[in-house]
Amino acid sequence: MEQILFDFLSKYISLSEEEKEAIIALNIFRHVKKGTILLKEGDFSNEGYFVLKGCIRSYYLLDGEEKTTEFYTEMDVLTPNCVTTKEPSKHFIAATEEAIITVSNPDMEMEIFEKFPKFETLCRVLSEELLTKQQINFDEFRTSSPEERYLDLTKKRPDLVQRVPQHQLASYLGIKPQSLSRLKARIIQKEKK
Amino acid sequence: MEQILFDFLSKYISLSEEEKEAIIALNIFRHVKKGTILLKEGDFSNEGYFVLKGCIRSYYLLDGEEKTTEFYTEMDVLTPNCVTTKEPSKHFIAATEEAIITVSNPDMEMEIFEKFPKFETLCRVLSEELLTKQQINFDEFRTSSPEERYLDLTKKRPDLVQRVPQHQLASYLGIKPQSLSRLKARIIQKEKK
DNA sequence: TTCATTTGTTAACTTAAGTGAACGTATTCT
DNA sequence: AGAATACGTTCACTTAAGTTAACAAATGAA
Repeated sequence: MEQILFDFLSKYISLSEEEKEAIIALNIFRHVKKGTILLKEGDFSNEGYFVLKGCIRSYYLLDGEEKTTEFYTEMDVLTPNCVTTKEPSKHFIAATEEAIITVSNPDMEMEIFEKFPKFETLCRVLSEELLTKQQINFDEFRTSSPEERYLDLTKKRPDLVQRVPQHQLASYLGIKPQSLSRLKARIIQKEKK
Repeated sequence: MEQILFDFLSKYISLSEEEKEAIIALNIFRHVKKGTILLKEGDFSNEGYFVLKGCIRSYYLLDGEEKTTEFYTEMDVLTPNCVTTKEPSKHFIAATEEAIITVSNPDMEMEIFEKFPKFETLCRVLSEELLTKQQINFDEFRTSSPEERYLDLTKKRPDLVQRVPQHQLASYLGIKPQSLSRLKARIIQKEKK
């Protein structure tokens, strides 16, 4: 379990045994069952997550409707907005599947940063990288139609289209479930020709 | 001019005279005329920008059409995707208005980080904050219609709606210029009732 | 197992965005 | 100044998404 995390971190920095032990000592691994809600609207939380296995979803509840904004799967980092804004959360975070995750908070970060400054460099680089990835994602979303977004998703995250409920996928694509069904039917029609 | 930058930085960290001088010594301020292209598709650049005055726009050229993805105005930070991805740029960056900006690169950052480690903390915090802001923006875009996005923009960045060409604004909202015109006419009709 | 809820799909109808064209009005260029 | 280009809006028409409703299948709970 730790190994998955270390493999991820080693893409950015090399870890000494001492550093690995310091991470393990933090006792951050957690098992969550399908449906577990990690964060509710209104909560003040400062927990950040890293997904080792399974799928975590972030969504808003608007007019009684769930609006899914992101799916976090294997090797994804998730810092809820409220951790940064220090305001009550406006969205929910829940496990769509049984998952293994790590849970951390700014105090733990501080502790580690002081002992091992290179972890701060890691976090800076990681968050710059995340920012860029998200930027690119947003740009693609902005410049394409729902159909293009769906086709794109089947290429980039084919697993997601399979493992996730379709109505959650629809709001992730910015449309209604009925429109997603129709859109899929349309694509199949086109393929037949 | 430097004062604008220092005021911005002082929201995050306090600066000693020594540190201020180190920043000035970097000679990062630049004046750019309206229409100046700072980054072209295909370029390998590692320049990051901070807007002191004016407006900088990021856009893609798809099928001969400009797709605007962001406007950067006073106090906005801009790190082009290619700086992080280390691949040729897929988008353009240009001044929509005459602007005063700062220009920096990773080497300069490294130099400053080594002399003054707290600048790395600043950059980490700043990029975490940017990530969260962008997340919220993206979430709102995903969960709302073009009309809602437009109304939202008139509230959050009323200056932008005034100072920016409408066809650029349209693609920023994810629609065609004709649709933006129609949408605005529709809103005025509703207001009359 | 049965009953209720959730989920996914289809259909008919409404609403809004895309498209292509026209037209007046800036802007820019020479 | 005059020509050319770019810009913003309007219109008619097409296409796709929103809405409401119905229904079947899958899932969960009693």
